[in-house]
Amino acid sequence: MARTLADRQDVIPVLAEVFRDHGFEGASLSAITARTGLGKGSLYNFFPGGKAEMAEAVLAHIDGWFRTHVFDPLETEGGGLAAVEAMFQATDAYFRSGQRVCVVGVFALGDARDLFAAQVHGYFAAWVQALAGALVRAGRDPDQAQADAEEVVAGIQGALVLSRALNDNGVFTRTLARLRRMLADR
Amino acid sequence: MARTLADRQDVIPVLAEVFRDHGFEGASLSAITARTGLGKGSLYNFFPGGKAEMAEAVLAHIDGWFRTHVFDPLETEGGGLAAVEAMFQATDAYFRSGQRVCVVGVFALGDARDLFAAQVHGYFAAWVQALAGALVRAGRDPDQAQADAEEVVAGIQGALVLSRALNDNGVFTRTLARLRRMLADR
DNA sequence: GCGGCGTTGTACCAATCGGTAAATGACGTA
DNA sequence: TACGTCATTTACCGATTGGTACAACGCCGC
Repeated sequence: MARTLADRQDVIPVLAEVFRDHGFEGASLSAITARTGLGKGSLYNFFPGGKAEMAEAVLAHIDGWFRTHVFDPLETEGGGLAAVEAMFQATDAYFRSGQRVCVVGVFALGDARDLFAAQVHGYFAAWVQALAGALVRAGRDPDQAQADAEEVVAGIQGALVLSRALNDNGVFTRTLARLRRMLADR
Repeated sequence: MARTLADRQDVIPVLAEVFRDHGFEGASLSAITARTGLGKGSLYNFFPGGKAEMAEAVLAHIDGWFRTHVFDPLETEGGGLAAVEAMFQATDAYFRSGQRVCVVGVFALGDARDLFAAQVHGYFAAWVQALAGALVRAGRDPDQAQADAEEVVAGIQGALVLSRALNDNGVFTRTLARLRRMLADR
């Protein structure tokens, strides 16, 4: 038999796409095997905990990506407004200008919110905190920075919902532009 | 046997809560029978189309509620900024200051988005259009009004996601306050 | 060349899925 | 009081769910 064609690490992004498209409940094992090309045996070899462990790995992977590409840059000493601009670019790229939806957001709204409450909370809390920190380091008022950071993160999530519902990525692009302006004019 | 204890109309709000909590896929018939207290037979008597028809009825019910309590007031000739303020109050009450989540938003992110694309699109499009119309009637620039309306609706959805994820209704309350201010200062 | 190890496909499991059909029984009418 | 109507209950359907067990197989060290 074909041996270790795919590493566990290689499967996670595919799993992420399945969860993104179907949510946690909707991501059936048959859908997962179909998209990954892996049989149940391999899947349960990589993730003995089943679907829950797969979802956890996906969340951890996403968290890691944002940590290295978004949160950490925001928190570096030099960061400041340049890091904020980098965040917007990374975000736009990650969500494919609104065509891709946020897995963590999907989990937050769905019934997976209880199962993965800690990860979901951690992801958004880290994002808001990192952004607020960067704004403070750029000389903004701490309270205002906190409120602005919340507005940006919530705005991105709302834009994802709306652009998905209206099937119009323009909503996402416009929202990102507006949030950029908002932070610049503050 | 007990005869017609519950009307079809009485069941719909309960169904809405089930779909709100579990999403479309996650709302199993057993969960529905448990919450409604109705057997499958009664359910299929009311909704011959099964789960899909139940969800459609829920979406139609929500659409009707927003139409009478939000969209129509926004579109009345007298409307203007008073209707906008009424919208914020109705919205805050409906979503229980962020403790309740938006069924249409949940559907928009989940895999039900294709099944109910028309209703999901219609709901959000109607909301944005009604709000933008009211702003124009209040003397605002049409392009700016459209952008602001989009920002408000997306902001509300994002606030629901974030307050749910962070388990902090403060996010929703603050967002609503900020959006009010934004429209007033424009 | 050989043997062990680890990955893999597959058959299988109970439970549950959404949905159907017919028996059951309470009501309104006469 | 007898009957017909119709909502409700209940048992049941095949399909699919997430998950397990295991045998078959390829790779690697020896």
